[in-house]
Amino acid sequence: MPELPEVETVRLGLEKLLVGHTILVETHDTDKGFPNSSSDVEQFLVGAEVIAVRRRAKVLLIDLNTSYTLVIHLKMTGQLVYRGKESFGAGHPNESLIGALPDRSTRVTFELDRGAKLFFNDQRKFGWVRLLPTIEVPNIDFMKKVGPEPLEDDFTPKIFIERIRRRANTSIKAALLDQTVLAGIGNIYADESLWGAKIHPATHVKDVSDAELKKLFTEIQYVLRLAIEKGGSTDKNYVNAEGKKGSYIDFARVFRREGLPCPRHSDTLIVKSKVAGRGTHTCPRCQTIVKY
DNA sequence: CACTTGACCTGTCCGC
DNA sequence: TGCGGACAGGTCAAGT
Repeated sequence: MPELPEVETVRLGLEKLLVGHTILVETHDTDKGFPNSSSDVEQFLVGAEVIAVRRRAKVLLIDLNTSYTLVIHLKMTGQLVYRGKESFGAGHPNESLIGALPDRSTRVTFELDRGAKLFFNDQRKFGWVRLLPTIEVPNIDFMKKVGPEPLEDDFTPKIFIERIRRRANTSIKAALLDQTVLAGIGNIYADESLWGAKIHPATHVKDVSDAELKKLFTEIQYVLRLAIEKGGSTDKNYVNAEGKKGSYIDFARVFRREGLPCPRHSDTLIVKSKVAGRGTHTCPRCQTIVKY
């Protein structure tokens, strides 16, 4: 659920809300979600000021003025929600949308100056928070092997095609989900971009032409940019830094639209199947498996 | 090495 | 109504 557009939406919100705040207290329910030693927390987190909020792939990076960084992965059901005086005000237009926090999914609470708080919620407990020296962030295993950012200027169709061809004998969907090929695509945007490029997700990479991959590159960028513009996709859990849902799902062409008409063919219904071990949505008319 | 599957978790939904 | 099982899907470890 949190894929690149969702994490980027959280980042944009936290950049506005969190930078300049000082972290006063940190509490967490178990060490699983936040396994750092308490001495590190006391020394490099408590009293630290947030100076920047970055993103790499689906990972959030909250930089502190102690040269340490909070590294956060939301996985499937993670949320990072900020609550300040501006969030609570009586009569606030979004007051009714904002549930009371902490709730039973809250794993980590950061108490900030000016009466604000930051909550890390995670229903399924797959997500995690780590405190690392900023300079070591690029050296963690995930960062060393993760592929290029799909929306950066230096990511070109040529680079995309070269990298994805390394996965010649797997399905194109499995290759898109492989974070070492490119960063940030998950189940929603894999299905959406493959529909856009009219490629069936089960097609082996070796059976997809360069022209089709080039089209897929364009569709990936289009879908990711549109999703960021819409504040991401909320299927169930995802909310942004203010606790609000994203609206991309209202614009989705295939994802979670099984039984509904394909936007290209009003007489053909979207079907759901399983590809690369994931629920997969396709139009049986415009997406067919072709072998050369 | 390339590739696939299972584990990690909890809440929800579906069929009996 | 209650209950068991399938399902949701990001990443890593273990398996083929």
